[in-house]
Amino acid sequence: MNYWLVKSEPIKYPWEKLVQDKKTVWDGVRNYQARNTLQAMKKGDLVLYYHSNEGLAIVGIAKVLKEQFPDPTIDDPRWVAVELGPFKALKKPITLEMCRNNDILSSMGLIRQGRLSVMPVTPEQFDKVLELSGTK
DNA sequence: GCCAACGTTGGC
DNA sequence: GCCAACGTTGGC
Repeated sequence: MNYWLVKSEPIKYPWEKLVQDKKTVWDGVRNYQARNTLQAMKKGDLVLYYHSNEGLAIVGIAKVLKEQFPDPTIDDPRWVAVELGPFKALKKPITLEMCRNNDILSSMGLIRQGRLSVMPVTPEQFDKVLELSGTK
């Protein structure tokens, strides 16, 4: 099992909407690094769900429902999408600031590469997020 | 709303 | 293949 993190602006698609919808197509990614990460996602992998711009916190855990397929929003085979569903909400959000101040979490792409919207997370980092949020 | 970071584009 | 210009993202 692998772990990942995706960013979403709450104005566009908040965690609560994912919970309501039960599933969503994660499309529109137009960055090769993020695309490569999408392609590596396997069904059943868990994905930390981060709210950017507003909230600035990891608020939930999503699950990969469907592995990569061509992005339906563009007629270009270079870009792919996956399907995500809600897995579990965090009891307490883990803010960007908490990540920055934590030895294990500060090495995440979230901190080091601010503009990346899809990135891998190590099992250690994933565990730490659950532990700090009281979700474990 | 500003600005830093950084990826992409296009001229040479 | 380099690099300047430009666009986008996202924190503040």
